Amino acid sequence: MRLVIARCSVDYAGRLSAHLPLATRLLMIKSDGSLLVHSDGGSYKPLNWMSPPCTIRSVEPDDDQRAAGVVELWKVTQAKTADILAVSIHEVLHDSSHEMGVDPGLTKDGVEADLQKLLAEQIDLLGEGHTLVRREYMTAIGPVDILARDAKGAAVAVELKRRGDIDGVEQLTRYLELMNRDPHLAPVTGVFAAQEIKPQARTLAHDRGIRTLLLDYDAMRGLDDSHSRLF
Amino acid sequence: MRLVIARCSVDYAGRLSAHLPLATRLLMIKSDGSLLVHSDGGSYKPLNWMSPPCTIRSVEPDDDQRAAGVVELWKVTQAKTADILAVSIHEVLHDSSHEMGVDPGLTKDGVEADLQKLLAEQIDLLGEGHTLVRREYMTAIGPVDILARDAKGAAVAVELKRRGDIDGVEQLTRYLELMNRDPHLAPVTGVFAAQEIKPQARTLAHDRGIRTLLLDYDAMRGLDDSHSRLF
DNA sequence: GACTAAATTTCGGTA
DNA sequence: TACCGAAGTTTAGTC
Repeated sequence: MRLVIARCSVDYAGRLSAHLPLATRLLMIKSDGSLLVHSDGGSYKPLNWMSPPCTIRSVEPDDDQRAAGVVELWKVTQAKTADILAVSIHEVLHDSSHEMGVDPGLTKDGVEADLQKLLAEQIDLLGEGHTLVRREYMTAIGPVDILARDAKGAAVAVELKRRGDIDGVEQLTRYLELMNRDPHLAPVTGVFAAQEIKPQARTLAHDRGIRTLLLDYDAMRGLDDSHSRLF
Repeated sequence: MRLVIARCSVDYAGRLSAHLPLATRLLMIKSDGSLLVHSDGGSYKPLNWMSPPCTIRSVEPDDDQRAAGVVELWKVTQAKTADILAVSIHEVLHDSSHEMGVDPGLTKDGVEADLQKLLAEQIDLLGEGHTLVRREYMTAIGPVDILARDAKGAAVAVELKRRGDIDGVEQLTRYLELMNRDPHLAPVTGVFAAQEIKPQARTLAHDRGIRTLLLDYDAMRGLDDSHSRLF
């Protein structure tokens, strides 16, 4: 990885056009040739970038550019999409390279899969007397997160989201339409379960006769001991 | 901005839990206190990060951690969400700080708004004799991108996307349902227009009687002269 | 490989 | 300020 701090301006042409006026920024060149332009603020997203696979060429600035103060000109191209990024460097304040090797990568947990596992184990949260049929119940248009039966034995399809918005309700609606055509299952009712449900999604769900269920992840997980002394 | 290259491991606890095993990485500390952990590959997204506003504290590693090779321990906390990130540093390979000032920011064009403007100007692309009623036609559930009338005067609702997938068809379907209940508008037909339309989205649209229209941005924009000699 | 759904999404606009 | 939709989204998983 090569790190360059430089006063530069940046132009991008590809899926859109974008321009960055002259300022001091960090140019990060990864070993796969990709380039990231970061400012000293904002979020994790670079101001501009070029995704791999791409190639960086350093070309000679022409006389006009030199007169404008450009000492170095980088052209970054992406063969596949024909995108191009041009970095006009006016002054290099820092330049260093570092060997870093391949990263072993991130491991994570606590995402939708865990929520699904917890709800399957605590199926009573759907209402008293509910029983689990199975997780990831396959249908022709994809898997329903959880299929259960209520106290009377009627089928209940559950769509799980971390954040519940309209798309999730649409998804569940498609499943319900299909499943209600299956005489072995019908009538199937729907439950839209999420840690957070947007008002519009709640309204749409109720309009369609779908129940909503707000999930408390911490409570479902119980008082967890996994937080080591690192925190 | 402070740049540190270090052999480190990283633990995150917040909306999820995540762990990065020991490896050499770039730690970027921005002046707003935010921290980015980058590897020497992958895309523009960091392996892990903490968004501002947050605070970084350097704490003394305890005896166990010291025995495990930790020479420095950073704890990054976010007051608002109670997220916490812990960086266990085993070896510092580089450490430098740089003054960069505030960035003037990015200017861009060529996004969906431009596409909408172009289609409104070239409304004939919907079919001969079509006329524009208005862009961003408001309904109770949100604005329809473009409302037009066909040669016979019937209303046509257009949903515009850069990449057309199922969600966009669902969105248009909701608008059409609503608008067709309005006696002043009904009957309203739908057009799903995008630079790229996924097969499943196309199928779903046609099943629902919605026309699809593939847009050629370059052709709509005309042969543009904006590509300067930088590229 | 194509497609779908999730994301610690982030970002910008508007009510 | 909250909510909603777009993004040069990226990423992960499934078919």
